[in-house]
Amino acid sequence: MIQIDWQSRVPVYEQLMQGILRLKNLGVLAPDDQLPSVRALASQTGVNPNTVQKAYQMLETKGIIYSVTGRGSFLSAGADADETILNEAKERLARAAREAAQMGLSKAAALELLAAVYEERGKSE
Amino acid sequence: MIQIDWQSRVPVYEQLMQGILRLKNLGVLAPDDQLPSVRALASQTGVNPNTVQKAYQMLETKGIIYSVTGRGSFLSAGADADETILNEAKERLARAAREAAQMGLSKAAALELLAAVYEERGKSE
Amino acid sequence: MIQIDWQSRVPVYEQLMQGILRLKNLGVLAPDDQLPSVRALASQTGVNPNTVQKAYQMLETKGIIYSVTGRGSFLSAGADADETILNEAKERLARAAREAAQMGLSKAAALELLAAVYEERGKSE
Amino acid sequence: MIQIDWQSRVPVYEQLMQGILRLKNLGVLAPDDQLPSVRALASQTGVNPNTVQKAYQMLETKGIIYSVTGRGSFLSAGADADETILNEAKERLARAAREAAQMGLSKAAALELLAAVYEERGKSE
DNA sequence: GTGGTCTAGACCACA
DNA sequence: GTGGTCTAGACCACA
Repeated sequence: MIQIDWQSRVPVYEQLMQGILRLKNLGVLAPDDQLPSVRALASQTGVNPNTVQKAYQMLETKGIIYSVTGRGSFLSAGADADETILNEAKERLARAAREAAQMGLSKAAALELLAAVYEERGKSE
Repeated sequence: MIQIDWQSRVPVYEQLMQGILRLKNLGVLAPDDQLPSVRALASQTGVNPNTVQKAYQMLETKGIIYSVTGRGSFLSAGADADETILNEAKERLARAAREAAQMGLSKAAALELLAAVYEERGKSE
Repeated sequence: MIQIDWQSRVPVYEQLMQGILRLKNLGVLAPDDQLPSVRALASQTGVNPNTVQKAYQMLETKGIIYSVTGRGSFLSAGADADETILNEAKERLARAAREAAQMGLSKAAALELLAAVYEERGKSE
Repeated sequence: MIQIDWQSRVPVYEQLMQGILRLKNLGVLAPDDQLPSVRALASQTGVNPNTVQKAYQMLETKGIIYSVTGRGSFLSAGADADETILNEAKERLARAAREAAQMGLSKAAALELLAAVYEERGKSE
């Protein structure tokens, strides 16, 4: 189930993309599994169909899913896409770490914060 | 010297704020030191004066700098003045870590990446 | 055997049409030979019967096949029946060439690429 | 100047993308040159701003341009992007050639068609 | 002014 | 029903 946080600064279409990626990483969605249709996910989440469409299309550009007109959208098989995504996530993490360090965050504090994030994950899933 | 990355998604005014905080953390700027004038910093960085003005105003709101009419802007003394900024940086780091974890980054890999970031800092500055 | 590429942007009904024309051009299907029934071809390829029906109807409109009620569909005799199809293919090829040229593909490189395509065909069939 | 062919089956946003790429390849647009604003290009071509936005965003995804909120959109410097685009164009050309060959287009006819395309280009530009 | 996001709603090809 | 394109129009952050 994909939850939209309407208060978040993160664009809705990005939340949708992350939601799909999460379901993939959790194994809920397997390669070649069909995704909910654009309209179905839209009404399910309360998001406008155009916004869901945008999310799906960006996922397709990234090679995470593929869409066939008249048939639906499906999860791609390729592991390549995953690696690209992971690398992007690592890049963003490194950049955030560099900025935080520049703002005066000590190494110890940074490591502690990271540990806390993984701790909270362990509990929720 | 403050460098603006024009291709970055980080707003220019935020880059300016971070730049000044960096100079502070590096000790280049000491409490009560005078900052460059809005115009000077603008022409130096190629940024629109309005944008520099906005950065200075936000720094002042946060208590990191203070301005004296007719004289200019100066660095505040308070050591904990930039707490909000630090908190924002931590927030961003935590979010990036959560996303990376969701994309499959292991805790060990995350810690290693963080260590590498601090390592590289130690060398360059 | 007709293969459907489900990931292709080319509509399934068009792939079916091309597949039948290919069998004709290869001599696998001779004039007045009977084509597989809509149902047979559908289950064989995994395509929806409606879609096979559409392909057969368009082939009939173009005079490439003819159907006899109660008996089935047969390949037409006319050698130039598929002229429209050929023209469409030429049109697509010309458009692709124009676009490639615009993206900087030299004439020599284009001719070489074309030669390579025909070369590879000579070997495989 | 970018012309939209409203009769064409090619989506408007793709025509816009091709138009920008053409201007780049012709040297009309140089690296770091500013593109017309979304709204300007929209009113100039009679296209809806959203559609122009879509074209710009896809060009940014492909690394052809970069956009900075509040400042505008600019042509990227990288030659990498060009190569990717060229390769895609070559792929499409090869696929079109294969299909045409399968439809019975002789090698001689294909080469002639290609020559004609380059001939017509020589005249118009 | 400049790009970016989102909704509402229409229309099309395809299955 | 399913994805894809497009218009119209609103609203936001940023420069």
